[in-house]
Amino acid sequence: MASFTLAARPPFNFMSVVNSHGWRQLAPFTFDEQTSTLSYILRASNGRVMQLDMRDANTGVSVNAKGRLNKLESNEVKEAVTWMFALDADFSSFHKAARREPKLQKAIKFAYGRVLRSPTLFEDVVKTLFTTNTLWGATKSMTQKLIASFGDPLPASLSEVEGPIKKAFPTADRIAASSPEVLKEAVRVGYRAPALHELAAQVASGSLDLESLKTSTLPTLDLRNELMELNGIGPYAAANLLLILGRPDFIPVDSWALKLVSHEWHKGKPVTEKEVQKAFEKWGEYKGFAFWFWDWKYNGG
DNA sequence: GGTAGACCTGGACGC
DNA sequence: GCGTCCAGGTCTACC
Repeated sequence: MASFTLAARPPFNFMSVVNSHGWRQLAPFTFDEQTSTLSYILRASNGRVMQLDMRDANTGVSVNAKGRLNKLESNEVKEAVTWMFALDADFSSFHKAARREPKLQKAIKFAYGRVLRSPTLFEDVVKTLFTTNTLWGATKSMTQKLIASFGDPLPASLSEVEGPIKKAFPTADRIAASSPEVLKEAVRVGYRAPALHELAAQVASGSLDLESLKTSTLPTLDLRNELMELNGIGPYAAANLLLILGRPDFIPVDSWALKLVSHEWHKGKPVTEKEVQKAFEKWGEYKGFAFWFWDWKYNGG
């Protein structure tokens, strides 16, 4: 059993990251409520598939992986967990800006700012594509089917005896080697199939280096334009990905956002995207965070 | 710059 | 069990 703890830049709250959005419900993530353990099936660059069990270590994240890890694997696991939990990130300027806003006091109290990420931006772009123009249940289903169809399995000796076969998120190569027709039929991604296949093919061929965007120094507007160059990625999806990348300048306005703003300031009357933008205009470069971590009145009831 | 309509799936609903 | 309707962002064509 490989086991280690990774320290986070304070302030840090493990559960705030786990609950930052719905990603913990999407395979190959799972979350065990009883033990507050976030698990992820990781495929290392050498092809080895392993399960990472991540728990709160108070000032960071404790990580357990069954079996011995060589140096390369160990480094990749540390790099992946550091990225997934944004352990190095600094949100002090957002917390400072939020100090005088009653609706953002929880953001300070619970150290909001970190948004749970997948190890690769490729995986997060695919998952974000699966959130567009559909219901959450279908997003989960598309992700699960993609993994079941193309993911590498966790070795049986490392998996639970009774449980279903656990698999890692597929590589771009595996998806690219398929076809839009198969993706549509087997993964049930519908009209998104050509966009998904094109994305995977570009990443697999090296013509698109999505991972470099993780550390890009491009201005956020340029980064947004790059993301929106991708087929199927529009204003909502780009804003969602920018939040994941720690660039909170834009608000991911979907139908839920319209409901939240409608009930917060317009007595439930329908609002437009412009009104959502206007409501958070004063938050400038923190618009996305102010929106995402706002203490909303409306909870869907 | 704004708007209408098509894209596709799965769930809810009525019969 | 079957058919119909609806929710959900992006893209394109059109004004």
